[in-house]
Amino acid sequence: MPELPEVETIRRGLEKRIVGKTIADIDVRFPKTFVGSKSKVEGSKIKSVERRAKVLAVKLNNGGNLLFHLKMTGQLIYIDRNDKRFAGGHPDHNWHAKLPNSTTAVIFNFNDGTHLFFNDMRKFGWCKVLTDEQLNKIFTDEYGPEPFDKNFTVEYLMQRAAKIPNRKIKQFLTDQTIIAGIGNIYADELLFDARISPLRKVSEMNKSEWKKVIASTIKILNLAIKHGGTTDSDFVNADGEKGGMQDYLKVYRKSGSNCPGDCGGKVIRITVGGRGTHYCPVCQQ
DNA sequence: CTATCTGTTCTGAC
DNA sequence: TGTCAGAACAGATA
Repeated sequence: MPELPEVETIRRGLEKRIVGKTIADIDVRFPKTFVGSKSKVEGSKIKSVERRAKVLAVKLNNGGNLLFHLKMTGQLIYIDRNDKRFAGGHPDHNWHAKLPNSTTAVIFNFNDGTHLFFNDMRKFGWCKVLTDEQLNKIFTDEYGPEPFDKNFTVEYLMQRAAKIPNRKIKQFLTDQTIIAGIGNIYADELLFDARISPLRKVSEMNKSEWKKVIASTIKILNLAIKHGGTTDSDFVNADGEKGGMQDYLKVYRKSGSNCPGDCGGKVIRITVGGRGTHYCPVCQQ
């Protein structure tokens, strides 16, 4: 489920809460969700929580790492000794309910009596135990530049686009090997912001349009991070503090409504690369 | 009831 | 090699 802004929001929340803690033991409820040996993790201390693309890496003081991908329905829920919770990921009501529940895949028990629950209804998500070397290789080989990285340039995008000229821009932008962290929601939103049709072939983009794509990507992702991501996918305590980006979405899941750009058109929904895609065919060309 | 949707990504067929 | 359907799975929605 979560894209870059949501994963970043979860990262920041977890960082504040679990860095410095020692993992006493791990309870694996869904074996397919936990890949690797838990004995390589138990007893080690958490050094940092990092993000690359849509994955979270928990770095340990013994040279090991826990790499998480929440996919569509994963949740991470931290619970302190007073049952105060911080949760991120797929929004549903069992955040506030008793844990573990039927969707709980893995439980990390810390030696101070606090816990981290990894829930996943559809079981697409995973947590892998990796060495530093394995982690670095995945981060280097499997993902393109982060949108906030200096290597995310017009020259880079044009060079990648030249090899796949017929690819539609929406599919291009959501390809993690090209750019890290953009998913369905933010691809639609940034293309609206740039006023470019999701159906445009990358070979038919000019330099100033690529510039607009970069500017809109950074603008939209920053806005989403500022608001804590889309949906009520994150909260810090029982009182709320939920993600608020859903109030700022302009086209995603808005089919039928008037174009927010006041061009007189209406937002429609089509399918691009098998994904629901929302845009205004009048002002996005 | 059926059909179709869902924020992800990987695999295998053509 | 590029493109597409389908799979992994469990719901919610119309």
